[in-house]
Amino acid sequence: MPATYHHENLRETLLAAAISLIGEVGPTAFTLREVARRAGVSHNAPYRHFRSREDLLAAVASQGFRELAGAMRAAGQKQGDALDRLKSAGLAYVAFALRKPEHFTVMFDAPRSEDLSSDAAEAAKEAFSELNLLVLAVQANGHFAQNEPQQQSLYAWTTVHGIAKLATSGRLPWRTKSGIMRFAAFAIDQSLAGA
Amino acid sequence: MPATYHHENLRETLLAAAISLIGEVGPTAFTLREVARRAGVSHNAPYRHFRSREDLLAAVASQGFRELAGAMRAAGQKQGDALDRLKSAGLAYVAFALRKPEHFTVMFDAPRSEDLSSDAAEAAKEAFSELNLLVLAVQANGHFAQNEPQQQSLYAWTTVHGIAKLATSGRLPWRTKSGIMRFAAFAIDQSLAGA
DNA sequence: AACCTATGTGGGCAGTGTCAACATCTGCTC
DNA sequence: GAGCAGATGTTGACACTGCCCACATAGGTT
Repeated sequence: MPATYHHENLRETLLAAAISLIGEVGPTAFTLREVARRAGVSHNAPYRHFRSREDLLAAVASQGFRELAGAMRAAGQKQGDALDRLKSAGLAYVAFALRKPEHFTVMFDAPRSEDLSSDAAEAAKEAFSELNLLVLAVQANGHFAQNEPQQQSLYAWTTVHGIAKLATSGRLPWRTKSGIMRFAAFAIDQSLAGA
Repeated sequence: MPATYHHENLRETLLAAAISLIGEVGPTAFTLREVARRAGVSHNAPYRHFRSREDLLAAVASQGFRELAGAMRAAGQKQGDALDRLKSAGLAYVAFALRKPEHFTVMFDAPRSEDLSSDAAEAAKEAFSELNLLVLAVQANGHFAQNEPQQQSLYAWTTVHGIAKLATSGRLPWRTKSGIMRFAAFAIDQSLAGA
């Protein structure tokens, strides 16, 4: 009955179906067979494109890390001094989490980080290195303690990650994205007040 | 073959088995039947003590929130000025996450927060109110901006939560608890440097 | 002693991830 | 063009899961 026996680009279709399913039921209740059903293929078709359920999730995570890295890079290139650009990138991190909560959840919750495909691991490193560069620029500008660049970078990461994580798990009291973003701006400013 | 047909306190045994299983395979791969097996009872015995798999996880989360609240309360009662006590409580948050990573993961990852039992939800509120009190004390001491107490409290929460979350998911570069705690002290100091 | 309720058992069902065998399509070689 | 090879999709199967049912047993109450 299918016009084309070959789906022609099942991989993308499966990824999209997976993301929407995760959005509905979460990454735990997420099911390979349901993804196949939504893509209109047999329950085993996904195995031609992903080695396992975990592997599909890892692909979602990869995609998320790449988009996150891009969003931070873009935000970090806006005009302003180094500190402003670091703040922009931090806001972009939170904004990404709010815009793609399914991705964000899979990226940081689902599997043990070592289980991520090397592809996802590389994408994650890439995203973090964006933040790293911006922190180094801030330090070069004379802000921050001049030592411990690694700790400063990780501090920046933990700050935005905490906001994003609590926001996406629905534990912050604001119900609108803009409310949360306003709080994020407040928190990020506060976190850099000593710089 | 059992000396006692009745296990006499299966509920605690099941909770302990569940926690250790979660520690081994994570809350996703965690299985009710395996818990029953480890407790030496039939696959259906857990249903006499927990309504569902979710309900068991919620019980683990409750237990975690209660212990977390206690640890923060204890840390917040140490000597020192209000700011020191807030820092101590923050460190206690991170220390709890490192000491009971299984609990911490279940508390914040596993289900949608609304799915937690009302018991767990109450325990979570209790834990957060510990932090809240300490922040108010800091403000009363003249630190912080005097407005926005809610934002300040949530900021404190997001700060320690980000550290704890990245630490428990193995994304911080330190391999020892003391290394992570040293970083946590640095980050918490930094986050309050503007106060 | 008889019963009632809490607790534990065994069997069953639909649904899952994954494997193996088979079918069909597409592109390349002659 | 004919035919083959590999990639892609399908069907069937297996062990396992969460949860439901009916039944068995224990301990305490009357």
